[in-house]
Amino acid sequence: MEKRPLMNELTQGRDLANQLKGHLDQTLSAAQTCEFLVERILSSYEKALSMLNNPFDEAPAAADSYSPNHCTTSTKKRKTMDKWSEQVKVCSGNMVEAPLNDGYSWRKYGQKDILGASHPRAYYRCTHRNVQGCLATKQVQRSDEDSSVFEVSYRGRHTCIQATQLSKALDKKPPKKEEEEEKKCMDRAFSFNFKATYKGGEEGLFPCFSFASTPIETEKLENLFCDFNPNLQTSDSDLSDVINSTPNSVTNSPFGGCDLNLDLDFDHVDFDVADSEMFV
DNA sequence: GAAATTTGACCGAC
DNA sequence: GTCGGTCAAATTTC
Repeated sequence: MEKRPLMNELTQGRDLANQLKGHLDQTLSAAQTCEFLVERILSSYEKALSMLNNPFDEAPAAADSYSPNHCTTSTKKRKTMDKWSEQVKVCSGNMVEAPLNDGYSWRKYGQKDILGASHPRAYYRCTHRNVQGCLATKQVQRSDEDSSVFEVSYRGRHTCIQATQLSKALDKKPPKKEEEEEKKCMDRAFSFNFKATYKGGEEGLFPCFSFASTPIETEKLENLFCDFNPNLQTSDSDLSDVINSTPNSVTNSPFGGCDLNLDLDFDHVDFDVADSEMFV
């Protein structure tokens, strides 16, 4: 795997996150700038993750990390199982139960005890499946070795439109009073910390995200997420799940908290896989 | 009452 | 026949 492109993406993500942090510290009016930066950050990390997951392949375009050939056929008459288009490991860190949101709205549709696994596997599909026909699904399973680690497998590509919702949110200017409320909210939300580390897995490299959080007013924070980042559109319960850490909650991505006091720590990047040339 | 979750049953792949 | 993935009715939550 080529080291340089990966380093570039990770470095760019860090720099953009720092810029975003600066904007957040200044004023809420920089929402559009923040949105742009978040988009860039997401793009960088998606590229980086693609490189990690497909060390021998060319990195796909950021917004196209899924191959169309990998799209799920979720008709009742199941066809041959496609390969997972993406797989990540998410550490819940101090949060005992659930990992964080990945920016999409998921709805749980099943849970199964898996042979040889000490924890059941939860099945999620896109909330917009019925409305927009989005066939994306994901599976969440707690790791056997480390129960604080959730293994999240994505399948299929999101065809639903979630970004437009963010754009709409950006268009509306909140009344002054609400603005102040949101500001207070954000101040509290700043207690979030985000830490990213990498560790080698049995079959490759998986990103591992750790989170630490302090209790906040979840409802307000949910609104805040929706208003400031369309890509972070979540189901009604997502953020509450993150904070309350309910067992079967939808997982949340590092980027879900990324607009809140992002604190990337790449000192922990540690590649030690035979095929990898990277040691940071 | 609507939306989300739970859970047993069903179906296809192996 | 077993296992994993999905469906859908029942239940819970908001």
